[in-house]
Amino acid sequence: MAKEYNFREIEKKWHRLWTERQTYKVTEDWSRRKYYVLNMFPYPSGAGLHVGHPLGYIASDIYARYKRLQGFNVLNPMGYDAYGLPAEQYAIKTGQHPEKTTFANIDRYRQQLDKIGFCFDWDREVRTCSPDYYKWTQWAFQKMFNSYFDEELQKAQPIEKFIDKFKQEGKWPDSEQEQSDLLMQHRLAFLGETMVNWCPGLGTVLANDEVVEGVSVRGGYPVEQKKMRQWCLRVSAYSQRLLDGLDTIDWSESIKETQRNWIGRSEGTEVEIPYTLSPSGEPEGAFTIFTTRADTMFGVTFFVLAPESELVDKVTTPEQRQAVDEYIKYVKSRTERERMIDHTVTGVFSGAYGINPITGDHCPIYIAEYVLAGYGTGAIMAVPAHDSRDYAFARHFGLPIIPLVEGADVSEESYDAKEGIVMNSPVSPDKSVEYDGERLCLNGLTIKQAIAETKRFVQAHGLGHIKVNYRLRDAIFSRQRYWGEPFPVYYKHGIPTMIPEQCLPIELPQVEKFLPTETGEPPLGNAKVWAWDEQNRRVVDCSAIDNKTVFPIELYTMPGFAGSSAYYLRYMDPHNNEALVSPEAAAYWQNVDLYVGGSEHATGHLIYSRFWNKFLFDLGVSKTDEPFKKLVNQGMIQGRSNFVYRIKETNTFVSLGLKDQYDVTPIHVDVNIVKNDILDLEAFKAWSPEYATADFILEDGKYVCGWAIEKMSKSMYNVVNPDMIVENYGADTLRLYEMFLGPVEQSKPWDTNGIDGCFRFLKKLWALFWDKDGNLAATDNEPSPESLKTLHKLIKKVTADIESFSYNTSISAFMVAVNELTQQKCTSRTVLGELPVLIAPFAPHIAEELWEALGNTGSVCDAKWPQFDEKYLVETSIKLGVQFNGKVRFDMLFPADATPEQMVSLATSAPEAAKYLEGMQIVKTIAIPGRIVNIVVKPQA
RNA sequence: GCCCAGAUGGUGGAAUUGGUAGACACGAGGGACUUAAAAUCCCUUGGCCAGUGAUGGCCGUACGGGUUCGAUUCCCGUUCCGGGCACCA
Repeated sequence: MAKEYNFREIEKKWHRLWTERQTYKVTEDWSRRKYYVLNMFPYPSGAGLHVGHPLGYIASDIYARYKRLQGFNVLNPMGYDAYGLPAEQYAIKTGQHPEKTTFANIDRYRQQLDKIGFCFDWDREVRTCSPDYYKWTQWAFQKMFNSYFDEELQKAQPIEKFIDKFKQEGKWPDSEQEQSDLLMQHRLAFLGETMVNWCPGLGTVLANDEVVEGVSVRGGYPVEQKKMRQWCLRVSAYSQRLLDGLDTIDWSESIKETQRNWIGRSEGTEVEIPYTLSPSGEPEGAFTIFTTRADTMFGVTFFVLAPESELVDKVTTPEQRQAVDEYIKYVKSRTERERMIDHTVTGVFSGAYGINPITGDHCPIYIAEYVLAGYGTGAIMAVPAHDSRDYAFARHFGLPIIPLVEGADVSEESYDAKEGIVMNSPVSPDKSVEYDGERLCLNGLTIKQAIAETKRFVQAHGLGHIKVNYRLRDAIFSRQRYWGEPFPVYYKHGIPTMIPEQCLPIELPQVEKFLPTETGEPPLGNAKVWAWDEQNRRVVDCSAIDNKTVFPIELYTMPGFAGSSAYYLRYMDPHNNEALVSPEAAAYWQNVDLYVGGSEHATGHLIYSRFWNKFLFDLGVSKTDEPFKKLVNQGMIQGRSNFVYRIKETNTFVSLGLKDQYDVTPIHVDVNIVKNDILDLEAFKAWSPEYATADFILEDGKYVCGWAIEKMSKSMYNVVNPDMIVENYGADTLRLYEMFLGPVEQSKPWDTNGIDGCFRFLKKLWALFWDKDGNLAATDNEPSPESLKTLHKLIKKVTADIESFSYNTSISAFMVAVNELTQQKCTSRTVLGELPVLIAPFAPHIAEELWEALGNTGSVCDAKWPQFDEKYLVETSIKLGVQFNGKVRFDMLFPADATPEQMVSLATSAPEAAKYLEGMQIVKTIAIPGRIVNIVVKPQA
């Protein structure tokens, strides 16, 4: 009897041995080079894992195992992003403490993950909700509070340095309140009165990346703008560094582009515009506009202020007061969402006029909602001829339009392109105001030249200056929730004060209800023990608050991205109670070499994390400026749904091929009772009582289901649980198949149908090692040249493919190699002995078993990755092509060391070639080394 | 509107980056073994045409052009799908 591939026993055995032997435990070892592989840690949801979740983990596990076989000391940790909204909402509904459900979910995740055979070092597990962990989240927050961003050094500095500077300049205020207010404007973590995304449905504020098209990403509740006092992180200070850093890291172009868009750098010019309250009066003040099209200053026909701008009040004349007030009222009545969707032109004349410093013209100042208060200066110069928004506005209000580009037709629409030759700038020499004997003239220049020239002119004559704007906003860092990190902050007479560093962590207090209080305070308002005793340095009961030595503690908690921003540093040294990470561990592990996760975090976690790391880098805690050297975004695994077709108003189901003959309703059917699109009729009847008495119209005795690619979700009945695959095929087959499905970075549908191919492959690989009696087949025989060639071809291909994350093609190469070796009846230990090592990254369990069967001790993980030898790979058969009126091709042999020139000469003198070349003139010969010789001929004249 | 990435058999996907398109796998069809099923093994499988046959010819990588001896690959234009940004001046 041949030996059976008993994956269940093998996998159970090696899971036990890995744990016993601590195979995956990692320590800092300066004698070996490090490699840090990281997955974006999961939020442990109640639904457990589906086959899409482990995709990235498998991809990174393969790479981690490969790097280890190459001799690297590999860190590959795993943990949980444990704070989150679902657990809290479940708590509100059931009264169950979120910690309880979170821990239960974590246990379930762990069980599922363990089945797949990852090489995680679980001793380094972190959970963001654990006090040992969030101590350092709180610590980093306090460090940000005590830092400011030095524009000249372009890095964070201690806030004391800022205070000293102010004291030296004699500007340091006396009152504590004033000092606090001044510093707040510069701290990297600060309390700010800002417009926030308030989500009444969730009862909390949200960050910009948590809001899409005016509704919350989680739950889809409407979001409105509201002014609130919130903790913020001054992410915007790092805009330029965040942008520059992108050029130094190995991320996909698309995700870098997404971040560039999000940072939104735009270089422009700020220009001072004096204004008057009458059409021709003397200046009464000035405001500043921002433009990226300084070249269009001769085409300005009006100015526009954002309705929220503080200038609105100053420029409104008594005659226009009522109209302006009504307009402001109207704008306030509109939600952010309405403003985003509805772009109808609205606005009102303020009564005032701005004076264009270049032309001297008086142009009316309007107030309109299409100008945003939060960007630039909240004021613009309008050039209707060359900006589509200004154009729409000018048309609506009957304002003049002056074209400035030769050949541009602005009778129907504006000409926005930055290409062309400038004209009408000025229309006549006297329309350009003279400064220090110089008048600006742009006529005849290209637009790009004109922009540069105007910038120069404006700066030279003090009319304005060059200014870089970023769209990146400061991150709002507080949430009105329970299940998050508490702020280590108390309020001393209204002034936010940090709890001493030595007292951290401040642990999340117990509450009876997880909802906001009746007075509208956040859930932490329900906590009884939530006051800070300054003298005894501890958290005490709220009843002790006397505002002398006992003060109230902050009721907000931190947002989801707080805990996930520096977790990669904590994995380096997870049990250290003295520091986030010891300098030694940080120096050894540096940063993440390979980071694997979804691209949906492009404008959230991946920005915050880079910001957080840059801050810690400035502090000297992190050793590198960028946290993640290489980023791989695994694609989404979509579901493949199956359908049955019920004839309307009956309980009869008709097979796919016949459904067009009836009036049918497609119904989702559980993919787990369908195989190769054939429905298991009995399982279908048992699936739901409704179908117990169903009738079927079959094709060839089978019920064929329809299918469609949709999101993998419960409601589509297309969720495939990895546990089931492991049970039926084993973890190695699951791992192989997930990778065989297609490139890691690509989204692709899960289709269990194909899995048999991978299962068969493992069975064939297994069969290579055993004779018909079940004994080890490997012998000490000399390997045949063919088997050596097969082996070395495989080593070369697999090595190159793993390096480039082309796991699907390396598995294909394996399939070919195993088929070849089977045909060659290869039993040589020299060849077979390398196979377990080569397959180990992909299918570690079978690899260990075979490795052991060959008489090796220890783990295959500590084996050495085989090197290929080019001498076994030399191609001797090279194709010759002769071209004449179409293609004639045939194979011919060349010596292995032939140069291209020799190949050409040999080819043209070969007897096979001679018959094609007879009567022909050789026009051209092309030789590609190791490939092909192409001879182009034409008939001799 | 702007930016990025794509489009290859019935299906998932290969193609050493300019060198025999469709590797590998699934599915399908045919066959062997078997009382039968499962498992396993062998053959065929992009389309069209010719031939009893070995085989040969033509067409084919979204569409239309171009460069080249040679294009899935490079360039220009078009269509479609996906992703990001979006009254950002």
